[in-house]
Amino acid sequence: MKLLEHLAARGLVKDTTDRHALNELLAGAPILFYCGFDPSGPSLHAGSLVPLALMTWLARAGHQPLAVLGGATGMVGDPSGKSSERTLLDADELARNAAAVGAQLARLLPGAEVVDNASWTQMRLLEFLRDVGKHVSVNSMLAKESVRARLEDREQGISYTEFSYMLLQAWDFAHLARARDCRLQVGGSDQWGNITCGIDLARRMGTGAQLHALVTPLLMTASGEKFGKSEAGTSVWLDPAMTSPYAFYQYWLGAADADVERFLLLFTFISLHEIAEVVAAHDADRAARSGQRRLAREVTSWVHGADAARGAGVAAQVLFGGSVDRLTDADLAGLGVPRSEFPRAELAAGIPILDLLVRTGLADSRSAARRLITQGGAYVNNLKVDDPARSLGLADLATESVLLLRAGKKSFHLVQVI
RNA sequence: GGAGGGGUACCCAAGCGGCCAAAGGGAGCAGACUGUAAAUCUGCCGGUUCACGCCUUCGAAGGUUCGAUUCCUUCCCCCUCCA
Repeated sequence: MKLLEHLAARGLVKDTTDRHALNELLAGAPILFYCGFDPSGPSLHAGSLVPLALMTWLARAGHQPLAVLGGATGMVGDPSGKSSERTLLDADELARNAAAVGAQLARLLPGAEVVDNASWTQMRLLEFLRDVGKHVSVNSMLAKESVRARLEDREQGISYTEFSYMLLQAWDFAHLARARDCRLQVGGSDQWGNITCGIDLARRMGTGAQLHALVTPLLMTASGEKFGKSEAGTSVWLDPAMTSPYAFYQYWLGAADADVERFLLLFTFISLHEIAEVVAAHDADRAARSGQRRLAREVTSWVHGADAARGAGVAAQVLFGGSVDRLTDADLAGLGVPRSEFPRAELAAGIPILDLLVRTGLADSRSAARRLITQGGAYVNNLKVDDPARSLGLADLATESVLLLRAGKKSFHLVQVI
């Protein structure tokens, strides 16, 4: 099976430029290919795993991955897929984000080179207008979906700044093609216009070799919700400090049956053959959710390591097991569940449960904590708490030094006494 | 520069002198059901308080009034049309 066919079979290919030519390119000598990553947030999120998986497959086939951090383009903001003008981030925040995201990329893409496009985008305005702008017609820019959508939306409009974004990314590709002989850019399908703009620019600038685009589908869950995006709802981050490995594992474990096969194909590196088996087993007994379990284990292992995946899997058993009577500290170690430390003396003196819920982040305010208890959603060591005035003390420890706090069905927090 | 429309809680969107912490919808949270699913149903959904209440909030700052999200002034921002 050709590489491109395999990727398509896994659902990673939404569209490409000339497929025959790209097939030949990928079948030949190793090439350098790149994907841009937006440092608009402090961490990559679950959705970022799609291009990361794609890059990993290409790298396994011998090609050299290049991850480009948008330190420069992030200053401007990509209008693609955005319905409204974005708030500009200040340079400091951008630099912090870029550093954090860069570290994640280096870890998730072993062997990949990570660069920041700020390193080559310090052009002078006049040069930019002459050397880049001259080659791009506004007519073609206006025709791009990302721009057209904003022009048609009378409520929003688009600023000149965001309108210019496309040129910056196009310049990235053209620059990398010329300086590094980079031949392929991959990304989400919302990047199609930006990528093809880069291909056109490179050709007009006389870069030589034909460049290619390969974009992945925009991911939705079976219920039609956005996947892992930060626009609405909670995001699933790859940074363990932002989304605990346990919560990450739980996210995948909660996948809808209808999404299991698709997610296994997209987010794991299990062979097509084996996935078919896993899915067949899953369909035979959906209530067992063996498919989700495998999915959660594989993806958590990829992102947070095998140990964290194992811990999260154990956590699911331990925490949902009901009674915590016979647990020990050792059982609760390494589960990837959020944990806070409190001095032993403080717990000995008694901590009101309302305060504890707030301080562990399980509730946003004392009012919210009170509501949680009133509605019957608060648990200490898996036993329901019904008195908002209750204080917790050393007697409430479930193990030698840990107390298990829970909000709702699946938000756990370990209170560790030190 | 001119004319008109608009800025309300996480988002959309009512309200247009007191009954407004602010209708409705979405999102979110909790509960029931269940497979830690989907769909559905119920409750909650600024802070603080056991509660009465009190505090902060309707673009910003002033003002009128016993009392303003609602009226007036100035300012900032967004959209449309004209030049």
